[in-house]
Amino acid sequence: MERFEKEKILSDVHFAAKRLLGSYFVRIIGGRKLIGKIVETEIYHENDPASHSCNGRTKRTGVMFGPPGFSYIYLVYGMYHCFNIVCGKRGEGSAILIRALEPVKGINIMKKYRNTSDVGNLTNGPGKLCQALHLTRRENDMDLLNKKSPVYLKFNDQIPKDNIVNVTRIGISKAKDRKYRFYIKDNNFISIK
DNA sequence: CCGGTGATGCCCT
DNA sequence: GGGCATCACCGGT
Repeated sequence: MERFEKEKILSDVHFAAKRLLGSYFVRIIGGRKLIGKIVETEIYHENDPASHSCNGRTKRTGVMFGPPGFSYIYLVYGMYHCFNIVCGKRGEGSAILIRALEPVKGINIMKKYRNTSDVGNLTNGPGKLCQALHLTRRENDMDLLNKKSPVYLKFNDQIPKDNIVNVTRIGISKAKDRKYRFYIKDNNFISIK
């Protein structure tokens, strides 16, 4: 897939949240390759009270207003990180939070980073997957559409609509009623059923 | 199996 | 200074 095609997919955050399900997230670290399949996503955008971008561009959220396909990683609760894929056209503050991955490759390394041997508990949450893939603010603002990046996306075929569940988001206090969360039906690595 | 809670740093008002 | 896009642990059922 050409770069412009990927950018086009990501330029619509509502479409991308569904389209990215089933695609692969690749993390190169220490010469090793860790791979997870995206199984759960959430939409955040500038007309959304729950989004960091809702009050416009700041030092932290500037990345969200940049071109689609870059990483937006921030620290939450003082100790965990959350990984997002910047979406929307340049100048639009939107992103997709990756809430869960299905471990595909490098599982033993993920276990070390997570300090557990339970495969089902490696990447089933936004903070957990950042630990498993060792994603921190050092990996903020990286080009996810470039295979030379230490973090990048590998697009896969679209998941059939019938296999996608659409519900409200998790762990927020504002705009709780918006159905901005998507996950692959019957997948074992969803953060919360 | 649950619901409650503490940890802990930083962003933005 | 208030409030987090979280997680692991603890105690009561």
